[in-house]
Amino acid sequence: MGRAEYKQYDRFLVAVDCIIFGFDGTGLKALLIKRGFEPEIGKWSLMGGFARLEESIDEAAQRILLTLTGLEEIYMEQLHCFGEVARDPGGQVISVAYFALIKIDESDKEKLDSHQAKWFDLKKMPSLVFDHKDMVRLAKERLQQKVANHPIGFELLPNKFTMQQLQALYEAVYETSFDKRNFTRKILSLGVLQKLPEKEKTSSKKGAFYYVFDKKKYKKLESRGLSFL
Amino acid sequence: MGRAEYKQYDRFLVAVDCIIFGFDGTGLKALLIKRGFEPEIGKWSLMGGFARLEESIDEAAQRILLTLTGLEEIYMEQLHCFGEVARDPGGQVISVAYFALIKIDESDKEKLDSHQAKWFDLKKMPSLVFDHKDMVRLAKERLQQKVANHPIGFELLPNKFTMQQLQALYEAVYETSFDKRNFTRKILSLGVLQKLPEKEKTSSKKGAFYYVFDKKKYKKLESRGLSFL
DNA sequence: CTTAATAAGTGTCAATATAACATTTATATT
DNA sequence: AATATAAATGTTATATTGACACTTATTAAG
Repeated sequence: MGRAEYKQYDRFLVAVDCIIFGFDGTGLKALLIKRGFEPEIGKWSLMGGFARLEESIDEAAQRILLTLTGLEEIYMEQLHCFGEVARDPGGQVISVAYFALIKIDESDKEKLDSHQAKWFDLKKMPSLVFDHKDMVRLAKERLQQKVANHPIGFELLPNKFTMQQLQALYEAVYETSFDKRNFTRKILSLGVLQKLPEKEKTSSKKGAFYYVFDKKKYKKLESRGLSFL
Repeated sequence: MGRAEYKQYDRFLVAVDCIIFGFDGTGLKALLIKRGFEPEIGKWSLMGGFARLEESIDEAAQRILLTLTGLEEIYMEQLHCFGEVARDPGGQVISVAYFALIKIDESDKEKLDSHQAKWFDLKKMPSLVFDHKDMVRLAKERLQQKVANHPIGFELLPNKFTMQQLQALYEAVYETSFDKRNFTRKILSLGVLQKLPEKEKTSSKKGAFYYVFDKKKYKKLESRGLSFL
């Protein structure tokens, strides 16, 4: 069969929805918008949009993230394709969900405002349209799995961060607490952090040393498979 | 916007492709078919088909697996949505890939024949249509990740299996070899296998005890998170 | 300048998990 | 009775994990 033969098959609208994670120092956050059109106008929703024939689905996801946040070259990963029949009452729509990790203060405030976007703590999420709650739950699980073996937590932190910020992030992701000494030992033993001579002085009198993630060192060790927990 | 508003957006053909894994005692295998229609007719391909508006994508995947193998209630998991623009020269088609684990001898031989289906060792795969090679590669990676923490390897073995069969399976999945004593100790320590009084006698004079996977025991321990490696 | 307050930084020990390694056992065949 | 075959099993050294508390650097207050 050629192009002609495919004509007989059904065609779907393909939406892309983005679970955008951020970290504010205390809790893991997701960026939600107030849905601006029917159905379910006015309810909280993930940022999404429809894919276009002339772009790949990955490109659609990037476009949608850019539209909301003004950000490009962001860590983003496909999560899952949601394809229940009546998941969107507005039409026969399948949705490919992506999750992104951004630094919360780097997004474009005006763009966020124009979409009535707001950060919500994952533990205090409002009710969401359609199956977006399932998407967020799955994204959180995937994030937990991924963070355990890949150095993506750093995407949520400033380039320079203290050991306590890093620990707070991991504690937020796993909703648990770690022993400070064991955590520091474990993370430093991986050999992918570089300690800066500089200190963060606002949160204590003594000051805490900054660290940066060293991508080159990581690339060398990556094949051996590091465990970040 | 209501149903009318969605009209303005592009619609896609949605294919579903299945990476069907099997294990024959030595190597990890994938089930391929000879593609029976254009484009790329006559080339090796994953089993696939187009999703229909009246079914979910998961249901489409099950339907396609059933069509080829005659099997239902099979372990199957969504892998990834492949959405490059020109991935299928026959039309604008996105594909949602699934991977399934089946017992190689339980599939319907006639159905397999009617699709000119054949099992290929993952290490000796022929060239495949479109992006199916990427799909297989990703499926293999996902299988490796998944098998490490979930008891899905048993889906590829007979209900009763010997410790050596199980070890051979893990060795095939990870393309490595394990020490027999350490492997046995590790697996048994999980406490999810039940040893039968019965022995498999064809491959040795002494005979090897059969084991079965005990789903009930696993369910009790699942929340603690078992490591199968 | 001394003291107090605050968060940062650090080490040990016990328990557990892993990795490396060879011999004995059960059975069928000759 | 001897032999051949694959199955079954245990020990030790090393590495990793988890539990646990005191010292240090600095600023602010008196």
